[in-house]
Amino acid sequence: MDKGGKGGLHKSKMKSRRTARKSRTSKTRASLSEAAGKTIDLMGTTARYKRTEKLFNEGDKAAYIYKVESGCIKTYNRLKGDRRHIRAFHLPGDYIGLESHTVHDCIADAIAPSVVRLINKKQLMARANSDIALLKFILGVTSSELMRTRDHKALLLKDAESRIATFLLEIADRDSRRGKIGMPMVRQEIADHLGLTFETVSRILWRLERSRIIALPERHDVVIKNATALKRMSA
Amino acid sequence: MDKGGKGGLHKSKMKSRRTARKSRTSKTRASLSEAAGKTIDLMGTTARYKRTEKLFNEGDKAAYIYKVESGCIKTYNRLKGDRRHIRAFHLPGDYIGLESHTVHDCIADAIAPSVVRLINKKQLMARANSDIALLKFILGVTSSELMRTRDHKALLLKDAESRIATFLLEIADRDSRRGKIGMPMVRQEIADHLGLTFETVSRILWRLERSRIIALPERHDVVIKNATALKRMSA
DNA sequence: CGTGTCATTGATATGGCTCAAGTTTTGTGG
DNA sequence: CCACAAAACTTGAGCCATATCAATGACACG
Repeated sequence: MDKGGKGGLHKSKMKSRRTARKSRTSKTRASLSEAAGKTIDLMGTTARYKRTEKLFNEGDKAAYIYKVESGCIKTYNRLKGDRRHIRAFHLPGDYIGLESHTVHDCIADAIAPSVVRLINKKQLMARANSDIALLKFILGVTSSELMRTRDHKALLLKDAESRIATFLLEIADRDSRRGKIGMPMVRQEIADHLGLTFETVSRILWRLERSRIIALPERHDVVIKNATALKRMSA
Repeated sequence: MDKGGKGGLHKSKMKSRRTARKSRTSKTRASLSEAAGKTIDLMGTTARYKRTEKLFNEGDKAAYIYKVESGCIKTYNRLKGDRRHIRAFHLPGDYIGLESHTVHDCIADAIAPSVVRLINKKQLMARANSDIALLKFILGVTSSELMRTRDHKALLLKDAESRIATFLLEIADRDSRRGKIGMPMVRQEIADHLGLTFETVSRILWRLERSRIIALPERHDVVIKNATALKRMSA
């Protein structure tokens, strides 16, 4: 796993090219101040990351906050025995590292080719010191993140089937496309996110497919054929 | 379980008596703006709650934020099959409900006789609209809460022994008393907090006692006799 | 001093993990 | 574009940690 990206912190990979067109604001974010969001968007520069490339490592000084513009980023921690805990898969519109720390407390890798906006944290926080709207925006994002984390914690108390049903409904909800749902992460990553093994993930996905609740036309695509059943299982 | 407190929302139990003397500021909170904290403390009124009494129910309009001044409050959700998930045990100095919701997304009960400060949320938020220091304080508390929630999520990926070791170290860290650590919650509540059954909690506590790592002189007191061993197990 | 709650302890069941092949897909260099 | 290696995935069998079921013991309180 993780071949290549040894300790390679971002070199001089900044480009000022404006690549904001694909930015999709999620439902949760939509309720937050749009103006303050724009303030943030205008501040940074964008960078491209290849699959498996690191945005930052655990312990790195947290100099930037990151906004995903396209692709998918995972944030995770290493655990005992080459196990990992994936906190979240970040899709376009998501912010990473907005909660105040001086040092990153997790690792962030691109799991698909991604464009990310980097905003200087010191600069942003200085601005927030006199910009109430911006500060409220940051509070809003942090608050949403707290809720998401609570939901994910609750998920870890359910059985394997419920976890996967919940996960599928969540990615379906976040993916704009109708019909096929993009699932850019591999089985091992789903497992690390849900606190399961990849064998269990594989077995349960197969079980769901056999019972016609989902279809798996491609490794990275799911079709939800019976959302009602999935919702029932996820409870 | 939960005999008595049917749906009894707080009646007219406000008293303006100042009961702040026992308030203890935890380490995490200490780094946050003291002035803004005082602003909050001056705003509310205090109320007393008996053991098992409800502060609020899931679905209640979130009219107040709560600051624990003495005692211990649990916040939790009901799950399928009369199971519950206890989010946190709140000790003196902790804030409850500061993250913005219009409706409470959990239940809060006193697990020991407690004094709690109630601050009108609308009033507080109105004030925060023009008080940057207060807003930053709220962001700080929310941010700490996010970190705590992340830590607790990570805990749920460990095995039963690690969870209990981590839990014991955490309550030891939060309890000021030297030696004996107060553990006001019953076994079932520890289990509901750690995602275990009370039988497993009981068995593991006994195992730790047998191996001289802890002592359990009373049902609600623990003595940590070998913190090093506990720390090793908690990893 | 009896009744209910909480805790301890034992016996058994089981969901998901581990280990082990074998298969399919993806990526890479020629 | 093909061949080959590596990575990802599927499937099976057995096992283990923790849940579940069950019985008993110890307080605490009216």
